[in-house]
Amino acid sequence: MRILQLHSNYIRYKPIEKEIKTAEQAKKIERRINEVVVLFTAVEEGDDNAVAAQAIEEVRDFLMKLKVNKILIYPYAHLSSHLAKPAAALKLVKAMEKYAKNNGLETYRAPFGWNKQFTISVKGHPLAEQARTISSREKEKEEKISEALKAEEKIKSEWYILRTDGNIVQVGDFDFRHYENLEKLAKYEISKERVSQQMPPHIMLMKKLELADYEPGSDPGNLRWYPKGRLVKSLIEQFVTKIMQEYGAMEVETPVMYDFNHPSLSDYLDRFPARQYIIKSEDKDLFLRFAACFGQFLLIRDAQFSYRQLPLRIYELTRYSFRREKSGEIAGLRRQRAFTMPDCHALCSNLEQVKKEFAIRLELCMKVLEGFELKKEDYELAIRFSKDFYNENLEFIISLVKRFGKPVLIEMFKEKAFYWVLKWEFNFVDNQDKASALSTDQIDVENAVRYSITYIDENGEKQHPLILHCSPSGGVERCIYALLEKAYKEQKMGEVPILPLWLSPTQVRIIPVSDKFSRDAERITKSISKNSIRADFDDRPLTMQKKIREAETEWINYVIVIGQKEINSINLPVRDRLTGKIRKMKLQELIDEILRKTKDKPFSPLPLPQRLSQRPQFHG
RNA sequence: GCCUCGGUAGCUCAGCUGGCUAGAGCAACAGCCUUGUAAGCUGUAGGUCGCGGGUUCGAAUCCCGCCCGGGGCUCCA
Repeated sequence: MRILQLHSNYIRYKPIEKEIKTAEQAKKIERRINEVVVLFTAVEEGDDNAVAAQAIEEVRDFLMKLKVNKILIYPYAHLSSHLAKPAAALKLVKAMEKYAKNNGLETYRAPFGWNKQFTISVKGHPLAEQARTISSREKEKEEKISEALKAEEKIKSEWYILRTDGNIVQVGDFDFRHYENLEKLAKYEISKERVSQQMPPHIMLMKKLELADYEPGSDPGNLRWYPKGRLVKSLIEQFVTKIMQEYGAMEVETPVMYDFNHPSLSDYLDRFPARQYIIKSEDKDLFLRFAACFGQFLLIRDAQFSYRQLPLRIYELTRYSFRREKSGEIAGLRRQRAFTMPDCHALCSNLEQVKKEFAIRLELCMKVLEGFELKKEDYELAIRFSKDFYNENLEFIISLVKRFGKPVLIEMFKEKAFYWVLKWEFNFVDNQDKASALSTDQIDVENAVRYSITYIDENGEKQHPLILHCSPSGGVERCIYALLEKAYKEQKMGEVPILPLWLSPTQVRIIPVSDKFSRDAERITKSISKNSIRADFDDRPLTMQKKIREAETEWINYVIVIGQKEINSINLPVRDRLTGKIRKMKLQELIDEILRKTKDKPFSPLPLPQRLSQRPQFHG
C-alpha cells in the first residue's frame, strides 16, 4: 500500500464520472473539508487487513504529533504500478475507514472508482507532506524471524557447574571462591545482573591506539579500520587461517548474500535466532549472511564424497558476517553488525567420529587463543546441551571438561530445541563483568538433511553426515576487544598494558637525540626492518623526552635512543616496555630476541611510513 | 527496538537558572631551541555549538522530531 499524506488547510473534490463498473454509488456534488490530513491511497497486490490497520496506526502516530484528528481517505491509483484488483482495494479502503473510526479519528472517505476533480491547499511546514509504503510481505518476514527469536526465549534451561572430577552441582551449591570469572560468567548468563555504568575501556583504547573507530557514514556497528588496526586484524586473520590449514581444513570463499526465498535457506533462517540485513534487488530479496554456513552447505551439497573422505573440513574467513543486532546491543569491538569470523565446518559420519573430531578442535581453539596470549585463566568454558544428550554421552562431556582443566558452566535444556545437540564456547569476562563468547564449536544434527548433504557409506548407500560448526577464535574484532580489555585489566593492577609482540604495530622505535642523528636512526631502522620486524623512527622536531613519552603511549615494545654514544659503540640502549628498564644489547641480539618471540606467527610489514614526520594523525 | 544519559575546534572538555565577539588544554601549522630515556618556549590558524523545526526581541543554553554515541533491558561470535 502506498500513501501520499498531505496536511492541508482544505480540500475540495467533486466526483465527475465513474471510471470502472464496480465504482461506488456517489453524488456528483462538491465537498469541502477543512484542516484535514488527506491520505491519497493506492492499494497494492497482496495487501491485507493487517496492512490497512498498520497504515492507520502509522498515520495516527503522526497525527498525534501534528495535533490533528481529521483524515480523508482518498483512493488514488496513480501511486503504484502494482495495484490490487478494484474489489479487493475497495474492501481495504473501507477497512481503513472503519479502523480509523474505531480509533477515534474523524474520518472521511472519497468515493472509490470515480474520476474526481479536486483542489487542495497544503500547509507549508516540513512535516506536511509525507509518503509512506506499507508492505505485508516485509511484515510477515519480520514476524517470522521474531518468532524464531521468541521461541528461543521460551525454552527452559537449568544451570550447573561441572567439575573436572566429573561431579555436577547446581550453580547455587558451587563454591566459587577460586573461580571469580566463572562466577561472573554464571551471573551474567543466569541472573543477567549488570553493574557497569562507564564506557567500556576497550573503546577508548581502540581509538587512542588508532586501531578502529565508528563510521557514522555507515550503519551502526560497521567500523572503520585505521592502518594499525587493519594490521592487527590482518595478522589475527592470517594466524587463524594458518592454524586451520594445518588442521587440514580446505579454505573456500562463498558469497556474502543469499536469496531470501531459497527453500533450504529460508527454512534455516527460522532456526537461527538472528536479524538480517535485507537487500532488495531488482527481482529478488537477498539477505546478508550471518555466518559461512549457507555458502559452505550449498557448496558441499554439490560435492561428491564418501565415508573415506570423512571427516571433511572446510573453512572460510568471513569478511564479513552480518547480524543486524538491535542498536542497543552494539558496542565497540565487542559486538558489531558487520564482523569478521573464521568459520570451519567438519562433516562426520557418526557420533564416534564427532567425538574424536571435537576433541581435536577443542585443542585447536585453545591453541588459537594461546597465540593471542590469552591464557586459560583469561576465559571460561560454557557447555550447553539437552538432558537426553547429557545422559547418553556423559563420558564425552566429562572428557571435554577434563581437557579444559577448570570447572565449567553448564546449561541443560529439558528437550532438544535447536539444530544442534551440544555446543560450547569460551567466554571472556571483561572489566564490566560482561561475558562474551570467543571460540565455539557445536554438533549440528539437522542441516545435512535440510540442505540434502550426503556422503556414500561403506555399503554404497547415501547418508547424511553430522556437521560440526566451529569458529576457532570467535569474531576477530572480538579477539582484539579481549586483548584490549585484558591490557586494561592488567594496567589497573599496576602492570604495563601491552599487545603480544607479533601483533604490535610498531615493534621497535628508533629515536635520535637530535636531528643530527636522523640519518643514523634511519640506517638502523632499515637494518632492523630487513629482518621482518616492524621498526620506525621518530624524525619529528620534538624533544627526545616527548618522543619517548609518545612511544610509551603507543605501547611500543622496544625503544632505542640514538646519539653520539651509540654511534661510537656496538651496544645499544634498548628500552624494554615490559620492564621499563634499559638493556644494553647488540643490534643482532635484539633482532634475534624479537624473531624468537614471534616465531611461528605471521608477519606483515609496517602499515605506515617509517618516518613519523610523514604520518597523518587518525585520532587526536 | 524500548528506557535512560550524552553530542560544543582534529581530540578531551568548560560554558547551558536564555543576553558581550563561544573558551581552555592537547594536537596541527610557523618560528625559536638541537636536546640523553614519559609532556621545552612563543606565536598563528581552527567552530553551520550533531541535524531540522518551534518558543522568544534574542537560543550552544528552553521545547519537539530525527541522526550518532554511552549505560540498562534483551541478545550473540
